[in-house]
Amino acid sequence: MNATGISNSVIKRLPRYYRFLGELKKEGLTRISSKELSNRMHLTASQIRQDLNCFGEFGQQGYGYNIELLQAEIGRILGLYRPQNAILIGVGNLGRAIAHYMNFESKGFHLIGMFDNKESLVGQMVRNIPVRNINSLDEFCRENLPRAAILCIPKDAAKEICDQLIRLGVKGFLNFSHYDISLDHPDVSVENIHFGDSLMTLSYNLHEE
Amino acid sequence: MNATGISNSVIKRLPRYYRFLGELKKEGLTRISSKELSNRMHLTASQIRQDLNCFGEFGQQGYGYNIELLQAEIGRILGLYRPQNAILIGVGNLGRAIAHYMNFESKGFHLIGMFDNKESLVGQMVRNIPVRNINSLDEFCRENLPRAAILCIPKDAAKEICDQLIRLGVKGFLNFSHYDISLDHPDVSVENIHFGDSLMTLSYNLHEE
DNA sequence: TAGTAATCATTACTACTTTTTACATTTTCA
DNA sequence: TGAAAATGTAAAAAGTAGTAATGATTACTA
Repeated sequence: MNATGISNSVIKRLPRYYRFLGELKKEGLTRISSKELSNRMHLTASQIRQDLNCFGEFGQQGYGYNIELLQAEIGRILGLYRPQNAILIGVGNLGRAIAHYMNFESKGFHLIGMFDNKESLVGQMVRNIPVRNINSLDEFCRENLPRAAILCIPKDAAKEICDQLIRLGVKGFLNFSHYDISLDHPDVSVENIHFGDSLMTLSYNLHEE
Repeated sequence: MNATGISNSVIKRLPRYYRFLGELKKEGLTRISSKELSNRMHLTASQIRQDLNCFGEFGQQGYGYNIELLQAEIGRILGLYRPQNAILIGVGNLGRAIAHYMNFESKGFHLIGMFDNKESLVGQMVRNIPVRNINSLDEFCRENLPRAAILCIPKDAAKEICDQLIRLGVKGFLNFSHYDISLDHPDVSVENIHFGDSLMTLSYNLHEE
């Protein structure tokens, strides 16, 4: 359960609903029932109805859901139509890949700055955004007030940068480092992505004993 | 709960234990109590004891746990010391970054091949591994029997490749695509990593209403 | 060497979360 | 107009996870 009173498992399913509805739209469909959607998504129909019902009544008895409208509603719930400024810290292999690969705009964010401490990277352009020296982070944040940060830096660097960013008003992190963010900052949201841990978990599930 | 009868939440915590113990070792410590570890990891002591107890008796009353031994045990449980062959499919921005960035060896895997369908990439060397044409996937797999695959390809390509790999005996996937793998292959393990979904979830938690 | 403190292993319990079931109600459509 | 289809929602059921408590063992110290 989180601040909004809606359980996290529901929230985590929303992006998937959003994606599926996008595909249905592409297929040219205009309406769908919870039952039909449940078949496609491998969920139960009642779970879908209950999930959606957390946010309002988007369907119509006897008819089902209007795909376009429902997708728009979910997009709105997720906050995708009010993009928030984000910065990316650490333009190494991973950071650069994320910057190139990720479509921030369609996911509720607007990438406005990138930072690194490596002189050879500073000044390079990635997606028309210059890489700035990490020294200028304070100044940049005070001027541009980014609300989220994507951390692609090693654990040791993360602690300091993190505290700094929180002081500067950053409220959300997409965290690729292994540093545990915000344990005493209840108003800060974090999404952790730890490849390494996922690989180890896969190893566990895979190795025979 | 999974095949081994141990709940997934426990398994998911193991890599973190493993990391923390590695750091304690670096600090030169040799032993630690569940209480002390619980402080550092922000868990309860009793949860730590219970987690470890799923796999055996690694501690000693009045003493605590031997850090080196415990880490080795967890490494063994995770299967890190019997690396399994893995291949990477899709050498775009993300795939290349993963290949460069990830230390497979320390996480239970051995990267033996990379594949793409883009002619301009084929033949390039990444970490001393040549990028192969996706056409040669069948042949390569029959010869080298990879056990895991890292999928860094778009959803549309994923379905076909996935079926092919499962036919060829691949049992584990680290899946960055949005394709739902293995819904009817109970012996296949999947770890999904969906940046996009994580970003949207972050957007939800961040945007004010 | 004996007593106290520390600490683990394990059981039992409590609380929570998630999912499913069921059904009344509404709408569609032939 | 009436049967079929579909939703919204409350209540029940199932499942899961985390915490506390206790007994046994070991370490440490005077």
